[in-house]
Amino acid sequence: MRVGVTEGMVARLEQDRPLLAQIGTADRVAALLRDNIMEGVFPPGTRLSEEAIGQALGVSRNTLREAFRLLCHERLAVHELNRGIFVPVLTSEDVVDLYRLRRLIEGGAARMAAAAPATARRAVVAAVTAAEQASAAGDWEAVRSEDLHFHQAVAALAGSPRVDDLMRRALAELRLVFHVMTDPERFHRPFVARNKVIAHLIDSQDGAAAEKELLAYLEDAERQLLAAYGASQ
Amino acid sequence: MRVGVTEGMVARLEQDRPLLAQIGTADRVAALLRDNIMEGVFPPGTRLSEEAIGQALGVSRNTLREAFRLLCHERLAVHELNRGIFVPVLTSEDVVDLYRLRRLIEGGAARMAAAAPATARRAVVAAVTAAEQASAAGDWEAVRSEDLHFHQAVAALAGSPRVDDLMRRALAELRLVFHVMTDPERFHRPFVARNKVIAHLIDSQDGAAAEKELLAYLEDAERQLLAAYGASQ
DNA sequence: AACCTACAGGTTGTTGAACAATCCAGCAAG
DNA sequence: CTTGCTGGATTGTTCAACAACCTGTAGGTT
Repeated sequence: MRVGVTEGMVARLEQDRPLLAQIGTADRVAALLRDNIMEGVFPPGTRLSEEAIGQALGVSRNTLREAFRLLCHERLAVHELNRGIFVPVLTSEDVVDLYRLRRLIEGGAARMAAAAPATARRAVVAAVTAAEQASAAGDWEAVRSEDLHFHQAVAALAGSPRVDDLMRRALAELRLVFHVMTDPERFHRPFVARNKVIAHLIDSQDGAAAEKELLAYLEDAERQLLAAYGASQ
Repeated sequence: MRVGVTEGMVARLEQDRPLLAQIGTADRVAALLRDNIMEGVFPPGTRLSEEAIGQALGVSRNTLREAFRLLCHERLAVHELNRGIFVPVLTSEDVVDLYRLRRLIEGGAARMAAAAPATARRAVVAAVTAAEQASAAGDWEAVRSEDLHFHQAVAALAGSPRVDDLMRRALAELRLVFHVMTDPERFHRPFVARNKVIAHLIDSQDGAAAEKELLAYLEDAERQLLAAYGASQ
């Protein structure tokens, strides 16, 4: 017996629809620039010349400008009229603001640990495990990367696509600052253990305790980062 | 005795620097379209033709496309490759997600009422007062506007520019949905009184109580909105 | 009648070139 | 040392063109 596609099949397909809404050249250029900015290839303060970059990537100025607009809205670039596009130089106030935002988002999300689905809680634990392995291997670049995954997973406890998006951008912005930590081991090592404690509290659905630990964590990290950041300027 | 500008004067000026970083044509076009979309001139689902709008506004396609990119990033428009720009049709899940975000942000901000500066707390009260006056005058469009101001002011208690920005965008997105409330009086009138209670709690620095009231408020509003929204589809 | 194919028309994606507006560094004059 | 000017370089904006793609339609096949 042959039948047509059912309503359920259609619903299943529609979930993957965003994957199909492919990307254009401008999006690809933006992604490329985003990586380079976050990796520190273009240090803060760099001016991103339209002509130079357009020629290097082989795209026209108009397309490049579209890509720049995207980055500007993610705050990974700043636009000054008639002066061009610059890699932002974050101030201490920006760092403070970003941590205010993180405390609000991550703290609130952690508090909802009990209500979050098990898969979301397991993702938090998985990120910590990966960080521990990277730490044991001495790969501090990977530790940093997994640390960001951890916090992304914490925010995901809120179960909100918009919060996920927001968190992604906030962490990307913070990455611009992390480069001042010339000694990643010293900065990240102590936090691996603290992440584990937080992950455990989340896994056991003790949201209140997880939030408390997390807020203390974020305040310490902010303090350390500000100290290193102020000294570097 | 004549002296040059002091360091303090320079610091004062640098604060106003963003005001100087003027706006270009693309930004102005984006602002214009943003208003029209939020006012409901372009109902959800409308396709925003590049040629039609470009001709109507007298700007070139390239400039218009820059404006579209901005709107897309604010989620006031969606871009489908090779198909164009559309006014988004929010699903019920979007509404749920937006209220999740609001509870996280506004709730967390309200909790910090005691730590917020007096000016921020007064802004909350001022918004309620304005809403009351508009309500007494029967101007329900103004009531809706002041209601949004109120929630913006609550989020501002967090004292974070990034949170302010986020809140502005979330409320703009929600406005796309509010148009289904054909009877604004019935929707908004009860909330004016509840806003007043919340504002009073914030003003008296009782953050915990304010948060509780606010969360209840948001849940009721979400429920009502979802009911009207589901029925309209 | 239902399904597939091919074609034509319209829209978007991307490029290149051009000109106006603006900024910046350097130099001259006070 | 400051002020005013000037030339070169970069960005802002527009226009025109073509390629790539989607959509609806007409016609043929089963």
